Amino acid sequence: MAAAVEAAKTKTRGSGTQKVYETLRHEILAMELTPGSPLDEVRLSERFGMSRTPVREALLRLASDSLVTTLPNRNTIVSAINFADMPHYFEALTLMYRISTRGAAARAPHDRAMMANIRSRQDEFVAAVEAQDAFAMIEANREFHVAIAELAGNAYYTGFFSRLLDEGRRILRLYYSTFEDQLPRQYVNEHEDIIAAIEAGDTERADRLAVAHAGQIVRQIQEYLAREAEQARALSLG
Amino acid sequence: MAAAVEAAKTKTRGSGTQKVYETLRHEILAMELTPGSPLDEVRLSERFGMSRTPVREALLRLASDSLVTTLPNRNTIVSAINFADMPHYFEALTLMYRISTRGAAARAPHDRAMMANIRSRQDEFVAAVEAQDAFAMIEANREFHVAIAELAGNAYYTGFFSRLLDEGRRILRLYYSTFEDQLPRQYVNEHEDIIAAIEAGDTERADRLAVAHAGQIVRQIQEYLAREAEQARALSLG
DNA sequence: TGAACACAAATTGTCGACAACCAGACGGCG
DNA sequence: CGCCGTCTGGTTGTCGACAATTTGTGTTCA
Repeated sequence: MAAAVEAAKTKTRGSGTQKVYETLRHEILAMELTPGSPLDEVRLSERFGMSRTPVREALLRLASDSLVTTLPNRNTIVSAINFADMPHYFEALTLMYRISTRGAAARAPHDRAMMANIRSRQDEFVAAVEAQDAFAMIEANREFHVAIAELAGNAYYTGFFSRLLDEGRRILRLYYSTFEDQLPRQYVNEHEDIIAAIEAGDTERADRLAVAHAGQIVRQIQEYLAREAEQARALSLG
Repeated sequence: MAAAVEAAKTKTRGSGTQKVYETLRHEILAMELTPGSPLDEVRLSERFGMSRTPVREALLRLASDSLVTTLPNRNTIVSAINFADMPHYFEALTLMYRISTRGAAARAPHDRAMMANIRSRQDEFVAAVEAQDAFAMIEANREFHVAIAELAGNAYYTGFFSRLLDEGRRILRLYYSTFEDQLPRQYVNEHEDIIAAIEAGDTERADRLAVAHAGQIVRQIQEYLAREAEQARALSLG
């Protein structure tokens, strides 16, 4: 306890909220805090060695990201994963894959600097795959696609896309945890193809690859969900 | 001052933040608070007759809507209107017009109840036009298109679209204020055509009308901005 | 005259405390 | 036995005060 307080002492002024926000966000996205878990303000303030105020502000930010749900005058809980809206999610995700990849291909010839950024994100993804680190894979995958969106250059699309990718991280986390060993090298290859198409400025090919890539992911996750549902039903029938 | 306190007394518990949030949001969107205006926490708390805490939480929510910008350890100001990104904004807006209108046309035959909602929003828009109330027009226009997006049924699209429409409200406010008398009856007619296409379930026609409607608005605003820029330059050369 | 330093005013970030409110337990009544 | 009201424990919403930080001003020195 005293150590935590002293460690916090070194932190600069405005970073109390930031620290709590990032930590909780990480724990929620990594599914260390399962959906429905109660988040008690006083317990969190004790854990982080600070007052309730910065904790409260962090929870507000998480609520605006819809990562937690605030029950008025009661506690706040980790938001549930919305399985019912999954088809709509996939639809929106696919659209943003296409928009960002097309846009990036159109602008690649004019901005080589950002291509390097995309490539390094892909390198991180490859490293995560080789290290068999599911969380790092998801993180790098997100950064890879956000980098493509940033090259496309439309901040409104980038913001929406980022939000979508974050919302999907928990599902991906569930899904990735099912094949820790059987590595998704196919995603690596598809990423490489997308990079090549963007670099060549071939918008049509980039678009087709984005559709294929999105379809691939959507299919995998849907099959995973179907398996889960089947398993749950088998269990309930005992 | 005392009257304000007594009026606040009647309010229920959790509504302090809500009240500040809604009031400031309205004033910012109506351009009563011009971009760059400083928002002082203590002055706001005096004005609303409450402590700094609920004011602070309201400002946090406004910041996550990117309606205000928080300068760390300094004050927070009303966010500037991003004229540089305007083309990207129009691009995203046009896309969402199309997506939502198409989606609504596809689902209209299966959900007649929501058609009534769209129609009543249009009625409100007509009423606002006849009353020559610019703010009400913008509000009703937003609700009209959000209702269409809700009929389309994809919550992810609806959320993004709502946000876009809100971000554009201040520009529309500037633009609408230039023709308080010369009423945009054309928008009313275009809305009617869109309703008809949706009701008929004709996705292709709905899409074409959405493109035309978006193009119309974008063109009007761009011409307005060009006029403004020209005027500003003439003045500076004065 | 100009720059650098120190000081002062104002604003935010954080804290601990109190009151309102909800959930659940307990007991009384029909 | 079941339903309703009360009470209690615990959590949040709000408050006023303090401390840290920044901006701007004024002063001093080269």
